[in-house]
Amino acid sequence: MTDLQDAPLTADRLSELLELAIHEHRLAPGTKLGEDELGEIYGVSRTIVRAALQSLAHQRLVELRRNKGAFVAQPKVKEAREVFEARALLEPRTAHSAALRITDAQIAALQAHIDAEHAAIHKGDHGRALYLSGQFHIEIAKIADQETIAAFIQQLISRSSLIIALYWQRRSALCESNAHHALMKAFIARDGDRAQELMNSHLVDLMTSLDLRNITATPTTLRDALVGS
Amino acid sequence: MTDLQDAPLTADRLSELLELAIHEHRLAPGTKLGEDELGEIYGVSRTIVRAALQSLAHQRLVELRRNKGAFVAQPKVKEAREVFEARALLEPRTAHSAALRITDAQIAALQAHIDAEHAAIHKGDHGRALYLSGQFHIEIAKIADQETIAAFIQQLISRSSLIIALYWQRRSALCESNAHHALMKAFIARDGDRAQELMNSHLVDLMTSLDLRNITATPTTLRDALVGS
DNA sequence: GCGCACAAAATTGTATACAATTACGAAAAC
DNA sequence: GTTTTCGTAATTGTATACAATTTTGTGCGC
Repeated sequence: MTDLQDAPLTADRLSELLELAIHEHRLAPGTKLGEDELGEIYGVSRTIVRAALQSLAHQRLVELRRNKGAFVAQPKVKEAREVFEARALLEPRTAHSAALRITDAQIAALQAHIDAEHAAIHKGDHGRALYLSGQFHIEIAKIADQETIAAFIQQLISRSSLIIALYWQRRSALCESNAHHALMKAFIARDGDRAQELMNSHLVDLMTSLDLRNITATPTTLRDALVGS
Repeated sequence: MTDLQDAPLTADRLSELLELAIHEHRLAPGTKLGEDELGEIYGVSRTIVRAALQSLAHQRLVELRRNKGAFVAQPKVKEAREVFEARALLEPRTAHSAALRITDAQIAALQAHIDAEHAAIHKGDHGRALYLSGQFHIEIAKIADQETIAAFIQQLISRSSLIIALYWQRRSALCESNAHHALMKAFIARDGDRAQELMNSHLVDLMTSLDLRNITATPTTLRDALVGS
């Protein structure tokens, strides 16, 4: 059973699909993204594929090497540090704002989000869980009603996903859901200061759980990764 | 005397040229950027033009309306506030870092930059002066050795230029060079705290010098704006 | 004169054709 | 056996052709 809604796939939609695949660790850092190959897989021309790849390159998820092609980015250690330093600058204050502005409906939605995270972890779908845990941060930025900052955070989250793919060391399954749960409680209490502090330590925890020394890249084959997205 | 180096103009280079034109207020917010027209002006095909416009759209300097074309962005009041709030989150801490890391050579370069600003103001070239005053902030981010944050700041500076074009009220010529000079002194003293505080008040000053109520857009004609860039 | 309908022109969206560059592999030289 | 060279294949870069959509302008009816 294929897609019922077989609309002709725009460049934006394609870049979303690829971003999701990267975010869920189905596409490993360093994987070559050939234009013809992607075009065949998704049934679009290279024009569309190139636009999508350019878009991803702007988000630093893809590296374009002239006359060589597009590759899933492999952030260096320095870049990894920079990404988390930028997050440390943006997210705690944003969480503070969000805690003061959050509505009951948004609390419910956020709780549902956490539940979905737990469900994914329980099902063993680590890729999905990782994606959802990233989306949690983006939701907070949206609740803070800061679209500009939210866009930055979204990019940083995606890049963090690449960084995790490269530098993650712990194999613990429970990941970081406890931190999200603690944040929820601060939101429910509308405690801005506490939310800010929790977000800050959450980010520190995340970064210290990385091994920012060596790189271990293992490129993927496209079709294996993108089947059924 | 035309260009000696008549290399065939890449999409990246074209987007830089357009960004500069926007930054120097030669291209007003709302101006339509027709693909054929730009292609003729710069002697490239629409393929290149489209790639450049997409790039600018990612930086929020251009708005792409489907089947309508590309237009120089017209940030709403809310977006204007958001841009300055994001800058307030990023730039003071970055200035702090920069003050602690800056080398003598970088101090000299920064001072030369300020001199160039003054020269532009003195010549009455307000567009150039505005561009240089923006670059000053970007240089600081680079001195802080934070490429990721520098990229965000660069985008925010460009968008600020659009915001200034739309909402600037004062007609004072001396602009803000004093603030930059004060920052320089803090850098020379390697006083991180003072640099951070100065940057913060500088941004507050900038924002309060805007009239974030009404919009006054006056689109430009392309050829008038882009001749001799 | 005003408004609507429809046709023509212009503009953007997409696919494809061709050029330029790179990657690969076989054969020759050492 | 290893390395170099060169020709072919594959891939990316760019321009152009065609389709879809919007805009513009004309003429008709009222």
